[in-house]
Amino acid sequence: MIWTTTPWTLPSNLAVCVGPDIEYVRAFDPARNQRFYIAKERLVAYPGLTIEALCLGRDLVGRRYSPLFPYFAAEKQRGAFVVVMDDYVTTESGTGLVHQAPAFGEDDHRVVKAAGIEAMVCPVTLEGRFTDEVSDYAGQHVKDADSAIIRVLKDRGLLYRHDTITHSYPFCYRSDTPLIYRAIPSWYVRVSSMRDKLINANQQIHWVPDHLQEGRFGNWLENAIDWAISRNRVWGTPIPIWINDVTGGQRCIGSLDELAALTGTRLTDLHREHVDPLTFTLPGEAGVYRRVPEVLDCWFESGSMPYAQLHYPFENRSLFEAGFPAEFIAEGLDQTRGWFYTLTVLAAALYDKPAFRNVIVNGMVLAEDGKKMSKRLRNYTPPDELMEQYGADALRLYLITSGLVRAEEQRFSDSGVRDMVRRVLLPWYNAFSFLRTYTEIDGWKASPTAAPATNILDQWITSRLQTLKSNVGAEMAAYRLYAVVPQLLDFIEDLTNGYIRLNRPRFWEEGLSADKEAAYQTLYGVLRELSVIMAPFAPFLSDWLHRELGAFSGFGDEQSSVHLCRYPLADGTLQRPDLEEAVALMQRVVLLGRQKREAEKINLRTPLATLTVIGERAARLASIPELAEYLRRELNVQDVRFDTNEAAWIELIAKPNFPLLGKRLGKRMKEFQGLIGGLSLEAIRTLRASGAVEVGGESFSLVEIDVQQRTRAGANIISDSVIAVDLDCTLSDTLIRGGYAREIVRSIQRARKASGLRVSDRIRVRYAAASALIQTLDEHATYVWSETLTVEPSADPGADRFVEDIDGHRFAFSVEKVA
RNA sequence: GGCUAGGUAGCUCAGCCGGUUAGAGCACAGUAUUAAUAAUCCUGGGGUCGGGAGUUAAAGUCUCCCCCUAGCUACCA
Repeated sequence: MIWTTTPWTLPSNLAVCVGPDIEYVRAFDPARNQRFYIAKERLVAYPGLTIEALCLGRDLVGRRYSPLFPYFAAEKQRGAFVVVMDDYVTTESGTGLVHQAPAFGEDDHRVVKAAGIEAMVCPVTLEGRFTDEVSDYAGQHVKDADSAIIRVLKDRGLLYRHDTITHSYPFCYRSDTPLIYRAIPSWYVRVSSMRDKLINANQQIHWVPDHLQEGRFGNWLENAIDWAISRNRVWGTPIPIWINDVTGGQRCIGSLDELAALTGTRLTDLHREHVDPLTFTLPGEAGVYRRVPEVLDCWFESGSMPYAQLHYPFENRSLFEAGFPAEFIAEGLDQTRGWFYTLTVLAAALYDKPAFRNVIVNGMVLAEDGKKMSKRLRNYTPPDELMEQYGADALRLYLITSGLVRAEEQRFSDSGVRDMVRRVLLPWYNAFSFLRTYTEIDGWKASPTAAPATNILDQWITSRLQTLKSNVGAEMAAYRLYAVVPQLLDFIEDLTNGYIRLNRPRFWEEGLSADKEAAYQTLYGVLRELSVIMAPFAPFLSDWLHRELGAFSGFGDEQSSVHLCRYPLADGTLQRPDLEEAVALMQRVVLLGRQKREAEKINLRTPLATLTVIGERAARLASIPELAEYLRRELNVQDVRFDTNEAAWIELIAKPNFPLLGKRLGKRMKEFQGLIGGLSLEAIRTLRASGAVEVGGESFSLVEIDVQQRTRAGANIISDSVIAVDLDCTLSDTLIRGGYAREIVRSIQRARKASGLRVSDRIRVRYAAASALIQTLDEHATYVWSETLTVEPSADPGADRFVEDIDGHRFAFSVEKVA
């Protein structure tokens, strides 16, 4: 007794399959007076049966039976209607005896072939209708015939039980109509015989991310099956195989020449309608050669790309050989079984090589709601709108900064794209805009042979640029695109909020001094080179900036496009790690100073007397004396001091370097964590001085113990884990008036701007000021009037165009341009 | 069902060959600064690192089980 969910396959039944080691019983159903075999374990589903005999599946093999339907009774001559066995039979459902229709199931086909049965019937058309062979249902759709078949079996007493079960069935995703499994003759590439070549080729590919090599792709290759390479459809590349209609001889045609030689017709168009009519005969052989009707699987063409794009081997032999395998490709994760695979199959089969050396696998882009992007749901902003609003550069930067470039999926967010405009493109553009504003005033042109920088910040940003090139180069060489943009962000931050901010006075200076020229030259050089570095990541803005900057130079050796430039390499001789470290320390000190001011509620315009940088690392900052001036200005202090004698201010804390010592000490780690944490100041000093210290019978080096610092309780200083500062926040009248002076300057500058004056316009200021401010103006006259480009200041009790309140003191004034 | 990845702040994500107090940006709140200004700085609140068990002197990080998401794949008469 067999069980099926597809009654329409029953007319095509050719065998019954049992499990060799499954126990079967010969059962008798007294109610129906019927006798049949059934798996013992399935008896639970069929109560009321009497067991007459027991046997194993293998004992049943070879038994013959009469087919349910007469249509293919003749197939008995070719071995049909016999019991076969296979391990795929289970006893989880059904009867343990499986109906075999080899045209409508992969397992059925395999099992029947393996049993040596030659019979093969497929009485269903490609449209899913029965052929004339099944005379009773000819022309009927198979699914429509199900009920008629069931009725016939019932009438003939051959139906034991009829149930309705629901199970999933494949549907066409386009037409939403049910699909059936049906055998069709196909052409195969015997990939299974060259697995070793595929695996060997894969060993030579650098995957990003690397887990794909052994993981998803590696597993796929290990289990590679033969490639069904033909398709039965109208459009596609004709498979170039001709078969003799009498002798069955086969010829695979390898070129137009070969085809012309055989057929006498030279084609220029290889579409089917031109190829299919061509036939040929061979001397001494009966019959006509005609092309097979199938076309190629389109994935065959994707895999042929390296050869087809160059029309190799018919042309471009040397070009092909020079470029194969390709250095680099990139595609989506879903191509593991698509393009990556077909490229590898063809390259391994043809040349025993991979088709590409490096591959970046992109993850799938999801909509912001975490679902797949869907045209129907419109759960995304159309790309053209996005590019219109933020630009293609911003989109590109956003995409390559994400996990997408290492096969991770990403929820796409428009705000992430906007963020790239804000954090990368705008500051970068603003830096250029800043340079242009000032160089235009001075009519400055870049020089092709700039002298080495002498200014310390020029040297610093130049060094930072080399470090950037070196880091970007390393990440690019390893195809880690996602690690590049963070480096660019850091650099742009240093350029705009470090270099330009600290150098503004040099650019504001009047006239064109050597120092100002050096500043221009440095900023110009950095921006110029940055535009080349950025070219692969922000191709449009970098090209635009490169052209704009090219126009600044007085010399004419410029490439017409940034994309034709050589990619810049780091110049190690310009790198100064000591300087980069010192500036990084300075930036920390500035942050700490601002925090202190904020805590004390003293704004930055009020000068303070003394800043003291404390700690051993203060020496590294002090070693570059020029930086003190920047500190003085950034924190508006009159004096900057360094004190490496930190004991009075801070306490040192020794902490074990866990990753290092954990390996060395193992279980004793906890014990030593306490010992090291409790080290005396003397011991820490010893460690710093001699490079080693002994604790608990073990000697530790400076790298094994990390010395950090913490503000000593009661000390009025502020610190992070690296450096500490003392900012003297005592205010005097003098200091307060110094603050007023800056407030006055600020007020006048705002008024200049509000009046629409140019940066370089000279002005006349009339003012009416409270007495405290009068004193300020007396003391700080030079500063206030020169800073605001005021050539004619005068007291005027009636002035009231602008009125400001400075710490409770009235300052009223007017500004006008001097003709 | 199988394989391969992923699940960390309200959101998007870093961190993970085990390591100190888990970070960034956005958003929110509060400051500061400003002749690059529709720019920028700083501070703050905010986390059961999907859940559970285990290994370890130490787990977001390693192991096992489970849940969820995605890609690929196989789909049982």
